[in-house]
Amino acid sequence: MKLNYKLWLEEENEKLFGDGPADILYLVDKLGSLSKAAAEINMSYSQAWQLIDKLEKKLGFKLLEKQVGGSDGGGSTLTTKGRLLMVTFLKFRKEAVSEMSKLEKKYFTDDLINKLNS
Amino acid sequence: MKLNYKLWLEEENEKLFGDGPADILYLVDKLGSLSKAAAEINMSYSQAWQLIDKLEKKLGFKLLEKQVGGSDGGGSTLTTKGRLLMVTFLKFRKEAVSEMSKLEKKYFTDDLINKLNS
DNA sequence: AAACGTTATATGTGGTTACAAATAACGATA
DNA sequence: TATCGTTATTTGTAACCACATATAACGTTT
Repeated sequence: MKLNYKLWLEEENEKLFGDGPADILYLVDKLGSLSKAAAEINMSYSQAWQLIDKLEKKLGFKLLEKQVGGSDGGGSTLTTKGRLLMVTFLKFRKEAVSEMSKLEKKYFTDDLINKLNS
Repeated sequence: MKLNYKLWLEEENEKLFGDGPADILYLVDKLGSLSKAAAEINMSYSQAWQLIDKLEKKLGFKLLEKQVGGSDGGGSTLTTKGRLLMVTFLKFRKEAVSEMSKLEKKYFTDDLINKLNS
């Protein structure tokens, strides 16, 4: 028995930004293209593209600066706002993970698990 | 833009216990029957029953002591383990909500939101 | 035996989501 | 103009939920 959780940002009960987008944006920043980022986590490119596209429309600003064509086919880089959102979310998530871990230890102790399984 | 999250207990990637069950068990404890608890939160009785039934099978122990029939039709009360799990989860959730709120204030500041919307 | 409100159970359905596959469009370079 | 790997877009499908409906079973009280 183990604690798990999901964290995301929303507006008017609509999911806006969470783990998936944060991870993809991080990889785009690192690899320079959305298709490479998608491949890195075994997500189909079309899925990744649609995810970002929907997200940008909901947010009202661009996350990626996209270049189509060119000798290397093109690529994507993060906008200032995209990077800001991604970086902030990752920092927040890191600290949240740490806090949740503490609370898990505090409440779901071995003693409790033993009582439940006895 | 606002933070939201979900917390639950799992075993081998299978959801075990979360908000829904905790809320239902709390209401059963208060009201004395599963059907009343379900009605209280506008959930159909069958859905509530199936939720609890699945959960008990996954957990391997009973959450409710059920009485069928009788002048009042019957009712349900929490088992010791059911109450222990429910109470612990609610206490944990309360503290987690408080911690997440702190982190939200720390990271998703008005300044950040302004930058994103400018 | 009849009534009552509960627990027990099976079945169906609409909506959402995750995901894949396939194709078009693009534009710098050679 | 041909090539290349990228971005852009459409379409379809399988799986999973949440949820409702309907009915049976139960046992104490009257």
